[in-house]
Amino acid sequence: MENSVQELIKIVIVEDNKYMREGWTTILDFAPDLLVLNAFESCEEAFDSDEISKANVVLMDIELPGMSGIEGVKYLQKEYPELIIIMASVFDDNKNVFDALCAGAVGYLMKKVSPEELKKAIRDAYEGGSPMTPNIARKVIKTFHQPAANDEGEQLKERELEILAELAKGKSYAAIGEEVYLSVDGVRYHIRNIYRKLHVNSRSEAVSKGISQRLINPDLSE
Amino acid sequence: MENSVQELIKIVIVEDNKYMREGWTTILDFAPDLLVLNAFESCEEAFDSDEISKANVVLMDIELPGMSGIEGVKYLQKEYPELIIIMASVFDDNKNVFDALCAGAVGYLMKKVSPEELKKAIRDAYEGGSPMTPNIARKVIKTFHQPAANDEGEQLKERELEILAELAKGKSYAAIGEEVYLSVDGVRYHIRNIYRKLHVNSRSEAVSKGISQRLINPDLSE
DNA sequence: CTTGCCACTACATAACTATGTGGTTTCATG
DNA sequence: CATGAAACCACATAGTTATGTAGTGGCAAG
Repeated sequence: MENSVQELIKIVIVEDNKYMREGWTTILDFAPDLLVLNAFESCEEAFDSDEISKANVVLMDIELPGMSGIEGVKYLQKEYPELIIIMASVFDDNKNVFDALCAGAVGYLMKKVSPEELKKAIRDAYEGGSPMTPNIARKVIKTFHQPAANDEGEQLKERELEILAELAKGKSYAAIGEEVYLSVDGVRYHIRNIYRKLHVNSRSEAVSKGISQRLINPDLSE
Repeated sequence: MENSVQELIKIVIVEDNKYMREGWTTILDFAPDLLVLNAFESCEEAFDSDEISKANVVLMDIELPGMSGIEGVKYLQKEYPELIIIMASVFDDNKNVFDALCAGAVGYLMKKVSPEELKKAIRDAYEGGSPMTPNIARKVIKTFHQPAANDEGEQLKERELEILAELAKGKSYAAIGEEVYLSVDGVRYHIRNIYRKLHVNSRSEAVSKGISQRLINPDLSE
């Protein structure tokens, strides 16, 4: 896949601040492998343009007049699924970050990135990576970490976690029993304890809490 | 926060391959701001050592004889919550990656990283970032993306999502009916469709899939 | 040794869920 | 207008779950 011929990455910028927009354009256009097709000050303008359908990468501000960056990503994601979108913002609050990522952005940069980092980020995204400024990356990774031991005593035991995982798979008590070598009533015994500890009284609530508290891992394999 | 005085980052390496271990040690020790306290060939040795409690960053292989890297992370995470752990592996399959991250690692590198990237990754992790090789970062980000319109027509509709969310809360059909102004049988009607679209046949499986595919947001309220 | 806790087994029952089949209304389309 | 898809309501029933109550054997602490 190594290509000694320079592959030109075509970029569209959406950013309402004139200086930022022109600064970025200059920085990127200066690189021989990057080409800014056009830079717009709103989603509306960008989406109406001819350039948007020809771009490989869109660098999009989150805070925009009119259609927000988040809305913009959703639209682009639907209309041009191949398009690679990198969000940029001065803010790094969870809402903005996760909304942007959920909407389909593959990267998230703080606006203070250096010119070098900006160029690297665009190449990285184009080549299948997900550029993020370090604190953003950490925020993202943290969503995978289990919260540190709740409130003592009500921690689920190994066996209980095991059974909770089976519950999430939708197995019947009988099937779970076979899986973990217990009688149906043995399974019930543990489930009672699980419900008590999680303060729930139904299977689906238990699964829901179990996943959101990362007691069990959602199935990310498929 | 800029510190002109070099802050020394103390590192422990756990890697069973001798050449890899020595290679990394050499690379890292060569940097003036990095210090490899010690390099071990197994978790057991590392955890018994004096150095482990003094380290800032642990660089850990996933595939290890005896205690695996994943188990190792879990142990370290519990014993030394401040410790920063970066996983390294030749493999980038989802299971390894997400197990490692869920266990508490803040970064994940492919073993083929260049010396420069390795040093950068350790500094990045130490400063609050989450170093990942590009394809890993993309995998992680992809977990946030809604699956692109599966196979057409099998997308859940607004009403179905609404009801799925109620299902996750553990409400009975009757309670859901009151919530969304439907008869119990009306609720059933939608649930059937949800099950069919998600290819499940129980409430908890639906909730489980719904959360892991980000159709509904896990309850983060309490 | 006996007291208490734990993991498990056992049984009973009300409630809820999953699923099939069929009906009504509404609304867009040919 | 006829057709068909959506969205909803209805009823029936087998199967599963939630919960109470109770008993057993193991094991550790007093």
